[in-house]
Amino acid sequence: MSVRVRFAPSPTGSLHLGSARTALYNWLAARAAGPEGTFILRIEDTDRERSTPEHVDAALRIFRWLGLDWDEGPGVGGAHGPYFQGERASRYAAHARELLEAGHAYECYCTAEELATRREGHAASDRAWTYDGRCRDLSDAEREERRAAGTPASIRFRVPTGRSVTFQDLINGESSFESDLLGDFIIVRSSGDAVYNFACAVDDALMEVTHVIRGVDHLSNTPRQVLLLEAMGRPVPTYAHVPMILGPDGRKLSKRHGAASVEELDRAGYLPVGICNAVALLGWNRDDDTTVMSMEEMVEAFDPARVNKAAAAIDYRKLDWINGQHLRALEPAAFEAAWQAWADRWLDPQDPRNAGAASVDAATVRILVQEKVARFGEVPGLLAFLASDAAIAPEAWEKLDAVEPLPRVLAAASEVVTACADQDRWSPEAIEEGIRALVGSLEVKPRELFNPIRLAITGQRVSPGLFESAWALGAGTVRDRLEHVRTESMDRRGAASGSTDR
RNA sequence: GCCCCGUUCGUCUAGUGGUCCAGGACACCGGCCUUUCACGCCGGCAGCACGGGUUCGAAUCCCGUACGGGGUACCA
Repeated sequence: MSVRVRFAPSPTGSLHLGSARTALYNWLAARAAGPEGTFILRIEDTDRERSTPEHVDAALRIFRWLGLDWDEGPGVGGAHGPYFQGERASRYAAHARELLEAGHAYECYCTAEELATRREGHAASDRAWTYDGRCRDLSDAEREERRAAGTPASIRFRVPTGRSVTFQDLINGESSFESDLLGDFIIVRSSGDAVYNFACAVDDALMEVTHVIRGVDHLSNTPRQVLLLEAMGRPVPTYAHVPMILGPDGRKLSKRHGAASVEELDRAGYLPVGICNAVALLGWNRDDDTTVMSMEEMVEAFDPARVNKAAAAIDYRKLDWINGQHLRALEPAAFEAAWQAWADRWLDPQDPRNAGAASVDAATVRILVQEKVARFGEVPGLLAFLASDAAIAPEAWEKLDAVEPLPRVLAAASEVVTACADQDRWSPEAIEEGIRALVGSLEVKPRELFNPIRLAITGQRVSPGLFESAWALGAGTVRDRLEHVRTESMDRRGAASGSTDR
């Protein structure tokens, strides 16, 4: 079955997580239909202020980055273009004219001010205010008179009275609304611009959209659009109104909650597939025990009819976990490429906090952190010790001071390092072999050996594995740090015992 | 106000009248592994919003209440 879906963002510069999920669901629905599926990207750039070319570019870039490629739309064209609403004005005008001629719409001469006054005068008691129909049944002579007076007219849709408008919604089931509650609504402003509901109906009709997957905030627009489609003699698509995404506190998701947009998650170092996976699970699941899925697996399993009705609160900790799973599953080359791409965009090498991470290549980063982090944003902190001027953290000193055999452990480690380097065996494995042998020869407990060495060379309470860290640092630096801590610790011990004498 | 929608562990969810004294995942707690952290493994805590029905039987069906949300524009 042919599936034509569309996502219609207004390019405001950032993609909200809720929108990202809606876009993803559309994309999944299209891809699930195989060659019969078409994902259309339509840009709602009617807001001249915000719809700058830069914002449009940014929007397209974020879709590409997420992996949501489109079959029709900006840059790829298609048989139903143009795909910018700003370029479709003539189509809206033509359809408005047809509706006017067929009697499905009429000119309205009420001004915005008049309408506001009448609305205020309406008793707020029972029914919601709807257009009072003042211009609905004007005679030709009366219309002529108004026109002569020069009042710019808007165009209203003549909503049929006394019927219920019913449509199919995959998520909410069959939905229906009373047409009498709608009121004749405006489809073309007195300025001549099409109003959203009308533009949307025309576009969906002309683009032959079969399934409209969008946020629930559009649910109450649907009866209007259905009525318009019917009046235009066009088929009514199947709808799927997806629920909202809430912040961790259960309130509407906003910047206040941290990352509310895809850009922010990118900056924080999440993978596209991690974001898609996590966001897809907010309201949908494959079965009762699948959490981590690739894009392909999601395509295979996605079913809009299985999307929940209830809004879901995002849990960033679960996002972290899911992303970590994807990160760990990456092949070496893929991990390195993803890291490099992220670092190129977000890692400012001038920032001293990034000095460690910026000093090594992608392969080294991979060896050091792939098993440890949930997202790339954690890497600079974890690799800070690689900076040439990295210092020992106070907490690290506290632990070092507590290690009784510290001097001989460090001295022995230093010898191992020298030996490895001299024999041209500078690898994590060789270092590990040499250090482990010390447990026996020094007759110390493993934790009395490994931990102090790790603390001495990284200076961090939390760090990558000891052997990999040493390897990445290089023999010279490791020896220097070992020696530095050894002498320093003796001074500290001397000072400490001196003070107890007093 | 009016229209519409929602409500299962802290969070995401499975569940469509008996197989549910409600299953999984994240988080949390405990243990194991262990060079820190993380990973991994094992175990634990914790939930059907409330009140009425219907039924031999209800998380599942109906009604109501509470709470939350969306809409109610010459916004999108």
